[in-house]
Amino acid sequence: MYGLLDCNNFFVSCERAFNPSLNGKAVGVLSSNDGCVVARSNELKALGVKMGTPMYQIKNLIDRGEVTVLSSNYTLYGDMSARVMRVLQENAKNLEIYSIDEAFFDVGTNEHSEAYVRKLAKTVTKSTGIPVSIGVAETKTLAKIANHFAKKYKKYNQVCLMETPEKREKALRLTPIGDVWGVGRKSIEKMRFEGIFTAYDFMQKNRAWVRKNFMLTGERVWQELNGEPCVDLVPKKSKKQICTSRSFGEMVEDLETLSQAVSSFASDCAYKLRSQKSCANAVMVFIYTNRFRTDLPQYMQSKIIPFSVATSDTLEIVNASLYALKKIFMSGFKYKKAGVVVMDVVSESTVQQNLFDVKNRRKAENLMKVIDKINDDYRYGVVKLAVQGVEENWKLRRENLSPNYTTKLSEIIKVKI
DNA sequence: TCTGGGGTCCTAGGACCC
DNA sequence: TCTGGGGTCCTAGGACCC
Repeated sequence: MYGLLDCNNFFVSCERAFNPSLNGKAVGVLSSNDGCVVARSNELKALGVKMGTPMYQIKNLIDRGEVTVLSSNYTLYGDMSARVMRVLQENAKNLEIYSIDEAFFDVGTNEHSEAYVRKLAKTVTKSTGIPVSIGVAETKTLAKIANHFAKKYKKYNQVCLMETPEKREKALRLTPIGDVWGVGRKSIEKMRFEGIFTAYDFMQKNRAWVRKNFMLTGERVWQELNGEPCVDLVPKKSKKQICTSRSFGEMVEDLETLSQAVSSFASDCAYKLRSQKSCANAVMVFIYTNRFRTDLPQYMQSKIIPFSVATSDTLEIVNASLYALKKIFMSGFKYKKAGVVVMDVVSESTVQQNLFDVKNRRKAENLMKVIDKINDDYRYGVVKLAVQGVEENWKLRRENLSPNYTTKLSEIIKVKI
């Protein structure tokens, strides 16, 4: 049996863990630039505010004090996530960290399963302050559905085991097809056309028909709903590509400012590469204008630069990115977003040396180690390249940011006695 | 005025080869 | 105007996820 633990309203719960005055209130966490709502407390969901709602649409609720919004603080959430996963690692078998707030694990099959998962949920919440839900079923897709029930219905008290065919059928009849893991917007339309409205409707279809109409992905969902596992637990692999991109607080027109942003993104990608002990074989840079501003001329372009030898060197990745940027930059457009993607990522240890490589790699590696050490010990970004600029004109808006309670000494919570 | 960011997997179709 | 049939490899883009 597969278990799925999911943190309830994760970003909001992280904020609440350090600011209990948010408990019981309608709270939302915003995307970068304070653009739209990406996490909601139950109270905010109850007000009918949907995931992804732009902030300006709930401006009046905020002004009236009915809703509290916070800028996203990924440093805090990343650290809280690591705490949750650490507790799980110690108490669950074959853990697969699926996302920042979710993990699958092996529950086994015996009559003590329920007591075990209930205790697990309690342990996680007690040691981290984050409320969680656990769903257990024969496949990961079914465990997701069980988890959904655990969250939605109070009577389950945060844990739902869907271990018998009767319980499964009952649950699938109550599950809209769009709520099933792997069924997205496009498929929903098609399913509706075919008269499929619930997970149960889909499960009842003939396998060959499913394969023909919904391809491999659809067939897998079908198998999983029928209790046949085909998406196995996979230990966390290192990433195949790493992307750093941002929308700008204000639109950018000049190459100079774009260069600062792109070199910062490139530098960030290089750091992420080194943190997971890998190197990239290519880097891609992309720039976009604001697609919502239909009144303005639109432009989007990207360019890939391959490396002769896979690298994680900041200088090399920044240089290649700036070269790519110069190639695609066109003046006369107002740019809203840019990003850097390092691609074809391989493990550091497998990098082949190129006979004709003239660069002194050892020296570059040592320099990077020193920079990482300083940035890790003090504050990320203390040491950076001159080309990244000091003013950072492209910076984001983050007007409602909470302190870094767990990762920055100066912002640690103070207890008054 | 304001509308996120970071990923994975699959497929179709082009290029190329025999 | 006619212009095979298959195979492989690569890439762009779609779909989906949180």
